[in-house]
Amino acid sequence: MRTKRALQQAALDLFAKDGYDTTTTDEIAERAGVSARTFFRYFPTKDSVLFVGEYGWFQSLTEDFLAQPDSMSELEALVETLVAKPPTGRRSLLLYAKAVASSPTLRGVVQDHQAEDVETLAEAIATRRGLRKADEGCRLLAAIALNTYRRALNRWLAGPAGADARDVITEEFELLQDEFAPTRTKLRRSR
Amino acid sequence: MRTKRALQQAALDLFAKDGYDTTTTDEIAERAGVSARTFFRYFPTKDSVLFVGEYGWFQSLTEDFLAQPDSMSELEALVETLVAKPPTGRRSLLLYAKAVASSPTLRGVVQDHQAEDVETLAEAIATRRGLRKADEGCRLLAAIALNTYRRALNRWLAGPAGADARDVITEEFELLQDEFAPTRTKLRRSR
DNA sequence: TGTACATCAGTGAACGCGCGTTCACTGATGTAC
DNA sequence: TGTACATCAGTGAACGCGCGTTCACTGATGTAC
Repeated sequence: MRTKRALQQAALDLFAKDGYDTTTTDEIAERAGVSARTFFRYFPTKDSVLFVGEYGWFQSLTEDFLAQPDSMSELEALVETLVAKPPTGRRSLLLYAKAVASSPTLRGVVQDHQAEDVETLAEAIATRRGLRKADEGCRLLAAIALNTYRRALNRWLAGPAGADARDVITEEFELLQDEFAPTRTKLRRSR
Repeated sequence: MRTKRALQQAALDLFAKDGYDTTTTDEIAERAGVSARTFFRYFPTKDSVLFVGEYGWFQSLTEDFLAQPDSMSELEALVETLVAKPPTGRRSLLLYAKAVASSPTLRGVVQDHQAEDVETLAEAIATRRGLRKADEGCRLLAAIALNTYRRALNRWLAGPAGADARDVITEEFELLQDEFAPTRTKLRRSR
């Protein structure tokens, strides 16, 4: 277990510093102080070393979302939920962001995880609406909400170290409303 | 040039049939009727064989968008533009979608292209608003619009062969408005 | 019409590199009796 | 306290595979004079 953590930390550092593609599994093992062979004892693939322990987090988030009072609008409830559990470990998140930024392969994997999250959140929204299954509307809202949240996270990470993540999240969702609320018109196209 | 096309077509067929990761460049060359070495004469990397000639398309789209009358709302103008140039070549698009679906690496590359498109569209929106540079609002709207368009495309490809892409696009954007227009509330959080 | 030269698409063979696998091993720690 | 056995983290060496590169070549086509 200590070895596993050492490998993960070494990988995160090297990916952020040198880029994912140019870092070899040998280098990761060397930095972690174990033999090259040992890397594959703990991780089946090179990229899996980055994605561990992310799965529980989003699940608990949707539970919190469903616990929000019905008096709130959906977006309000979402923002409350996200703001109640602001991201922690800015330093690690920055390394992670740098690592992901360095490789299309990683971005692909991240996107896959996000697609799962969209589906999870869409189901939660469906439940809150009293639907049995998520419909296209739920999925669209979920996709946009997560997209907005991701944008907020990126802005927070790119901004000054002292900024409050909760403020950035709230701002980004207000921006979302500002962009859409005033443009109410019929789109029905002429034939 | 004929060889290049043959390689592209062979790659598309094989990727869709067997998956990107399990298809080798040797197999592509063999199917195209040329030697293995010739593949890398035309394409610097395996994945580049899929992404050729996509760049002009989106540029011309933003020009069309800017040509829409000012009397239209932004979303109306967007939908008009997208509907005016509906996607063609359903068969190829289906193969392409299957290929992309088969590999996280490809999804990463596709996402990178989409990120560029978001920036391009954001600039166009900024121009239409009389801004010099795209601000966060422009980018957010662009990201959501392209996300919605991509969703519409996927639904169209997944649906029956006879469906009109323009109808699906219009529907998806109407759904977008329905989801957001009614939820106008203040999100400002209590401290 | 013939000769010399340039250009260019495609080939063959060999190689470097890094991921991931396979097989057989060591050496430390615990556990049964 | 001593002996035998099991378990388990980590190692070493060798290998297969596929991407992508390098070098030197062939053979067809065009072009200058």
